[in-house]
Amino acid sequence: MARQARTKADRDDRIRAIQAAALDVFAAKGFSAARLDDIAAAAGIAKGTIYLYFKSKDELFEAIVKSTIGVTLSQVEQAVAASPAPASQLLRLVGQAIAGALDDPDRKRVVHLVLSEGARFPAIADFYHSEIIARGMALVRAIVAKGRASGEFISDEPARFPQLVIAPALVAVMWSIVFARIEPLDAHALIEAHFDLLTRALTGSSR
Amino acid sequence: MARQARTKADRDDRIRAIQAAALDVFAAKGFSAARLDDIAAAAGIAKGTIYLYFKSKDELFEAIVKSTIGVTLSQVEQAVAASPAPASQLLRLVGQAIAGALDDPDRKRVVHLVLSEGARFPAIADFYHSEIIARGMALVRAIVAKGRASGEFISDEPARFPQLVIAPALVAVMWSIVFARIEPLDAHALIEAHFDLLTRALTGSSR
Amino acid sequence: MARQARTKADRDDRIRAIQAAALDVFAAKGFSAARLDDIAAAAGIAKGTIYLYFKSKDELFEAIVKSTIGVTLSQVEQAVAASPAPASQLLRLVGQAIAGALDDPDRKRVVHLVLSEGARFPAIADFYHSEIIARGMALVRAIVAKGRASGEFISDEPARFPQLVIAPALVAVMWSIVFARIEPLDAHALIEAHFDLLTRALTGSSR
Amino acid sequence: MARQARTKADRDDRIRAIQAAALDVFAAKGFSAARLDDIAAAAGIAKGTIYLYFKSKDELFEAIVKSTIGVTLSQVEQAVAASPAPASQLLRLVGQAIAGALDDPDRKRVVHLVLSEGARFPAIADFYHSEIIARGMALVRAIVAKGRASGEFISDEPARFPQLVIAPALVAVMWSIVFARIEPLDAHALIEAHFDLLTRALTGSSR
DNA sequence: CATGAATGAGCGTTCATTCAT
DNA sequence: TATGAATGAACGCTCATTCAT
Repeated sequence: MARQARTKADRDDRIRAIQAAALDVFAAKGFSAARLDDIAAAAGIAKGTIYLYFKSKDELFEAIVKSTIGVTLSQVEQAVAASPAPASQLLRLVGQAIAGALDDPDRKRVVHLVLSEGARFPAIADFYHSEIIARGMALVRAIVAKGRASGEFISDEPARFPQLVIAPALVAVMWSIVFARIEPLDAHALIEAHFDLLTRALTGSSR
Repeated sequence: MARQARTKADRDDRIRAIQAAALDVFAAKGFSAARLDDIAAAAGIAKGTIYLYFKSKDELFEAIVKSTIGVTLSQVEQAVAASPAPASQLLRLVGQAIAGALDDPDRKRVVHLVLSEGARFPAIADFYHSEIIARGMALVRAIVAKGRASGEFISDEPARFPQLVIAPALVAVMWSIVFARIEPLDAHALIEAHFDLLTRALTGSSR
Repeated sequence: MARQARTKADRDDRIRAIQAAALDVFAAKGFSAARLDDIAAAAGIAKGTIYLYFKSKDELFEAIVKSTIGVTLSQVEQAVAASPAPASQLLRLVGQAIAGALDDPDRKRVVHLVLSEGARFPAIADFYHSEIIARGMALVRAIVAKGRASGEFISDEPARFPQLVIAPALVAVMWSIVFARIEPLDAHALIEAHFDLLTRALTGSSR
Repeated sequence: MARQARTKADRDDRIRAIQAAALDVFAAKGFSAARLDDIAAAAGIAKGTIYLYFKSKDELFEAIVKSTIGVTLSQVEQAVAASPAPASQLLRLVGQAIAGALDDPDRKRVVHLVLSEGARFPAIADFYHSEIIARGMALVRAIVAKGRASGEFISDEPARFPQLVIAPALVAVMWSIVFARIEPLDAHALIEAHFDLLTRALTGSSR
């Protein structure tokens, strides 16, 4: 029998362990094909124990997504707000934050799961949209507005379509999960090349 | 009893009907949660009939992906090879082809399925990589080489990372399936904006 | 399309072909696990064609048993009735008839099927009992009665239990199907040894 | 919900209950036609529970055969080894052991199943041959050798074909399952008559 | 709190039988 | 008559969830 979780901290540890195991299994098999037996085994607990912490497989899945977001975004938001740097630098900062986040394999898995299963989990799509997408888009728009105001940026496509800024990061995630086996991809170099292009397009510089 | 498929043409019709129904169900539920009962019902046939045309659920899934590719790419390849237009126009041609292809909801669903389930279906990932990805990347590289040779392009990021060219299309697909309900996205405008940026970045023009 | 059976003789040929194929498959798989697809394939016809000649799988099975009995028994009955030989010779004659019959692999298979499946096919058990068992037992009893009347036999166990006379033949059948792979058995030698013993036991001879 | 099997003993009870139920159903329907639903119902448990104790229907079947052998044979082996009785008495001892064993309807069913399905279950045929057949044959041969050495036996057919000694027991089993409904058979009397004949044949006595 | 045995609805696949051609 | 496509009821096996211990 696994050690009992008596204190709040024990309880949180246990929840984290289950979620970590579940993320492994969900990422490997997809939500539907993932088996609670495997999750329990990976977490080193009995299957029934999962139900002491999560009402159902669905809820476990949603909890994973919600708790694997991390604090990255607010850090970037603050950095951008505080920085006197030119807008193109701020944009690159966002890019670096994303690239950095995606070095964490768990975050990659979560993004892949959200995009793969999100259509069947409205709660997850809603959550991800409001916590990540909408905030990221607002951030991009703020930076572009700043660049436009200062005359640094000669156009505003990324304000109308902030998705353009993070699109390569998405591609990097999906590629790493689906095609890396066939043809590896250097995500950092990809993202750097993207911001090089983006900067040139937005500032009109010819270098 | 559904009309019997006696001729080769009947047979192909039946196969198409099953695949169409299956694509609906796979797209709605994901591979694993899709039920053959539902596919049969959607196709208006009995469950056993599916097995007259496909050996297994897996094979049905793979057949769908392989047959939903269409001929789009070779048309574009020929157009690009034949055209005397500047490289930036050719790049935009590729973009329009992609945008056009994604107007077909079935193609969108297939792309989403490939990216969602590809990790569990090596055959599908391999097929998609060799038939679509690799060819698309070669096409982009050829265009960039032409643009570089003529002096039209001032850099070659998209030759090193052709993924950058199609990244927004991918985002459009995933967005339409996962987030469109929350916040619609004009895929054509997105892709147009992308190629505007890309053209400016590559040609160094300031317009 | 297989040639059509227009005449009565054609029809009988077709029936025989189906039964021969069915016996192969039933013997290999058992009644329940035998597939009509396999039988049809083995007979070189389409599955539906079987139903033109037999109402159901059950009926096909019963027909096989009923038609694979052959005429062996009545020949032996006549030979025994006509022969002036001593009873022990007649008994041995029965033994040789049995041994000869079991050289035909089809007869062996039928015996095995009757004993394996007979409990689930009362019609088959009834038929086999009345056509083979009861007649064989009557034959044995008649021979023993003759041997007793003439003073040749000193006891009448085989009259009370005619099963004792054919028991080794049965064992030979089951052995050849179940254990021959592991340890072969010479059925003819076995049966000869049996009748040697039997003769000695019944006649009291010490040779 | 059936009482949970927590201890090893509970577990063994449960296994025995499942095997007992399964033997009933296998014997009634044959392996292939037996349904796990029926077995579960007969055992008073849910279908899924069977799979907590057996990996598959095949394995359940093999387990039944392997565990229904019992210890009869080694008891007889010891009795024969220890006894100073004449060989004909020892042979009769073997006969009585067999007759006694077949008073147990479960053993009869298992023998019938082994002979009916053994050709499709090499593991079962192998097991049965090595655990029962080979040992029984060795036992018979040892007894005959003793009878020959002491001059008690005047011939050695049962050493060459030990199958002759147990053949009537086999017939009794098959008969009781296939034909008893039509014509009952006193297995004990049959076997006694057999050993009377056998003794007379082997010892040359005229009584 | 933790366990893991038990459940039973569900699913992919099969196959005897039917029927349109 | 012959075909083989179509059917749909099973069946073996799985697994999310429950619950006795």
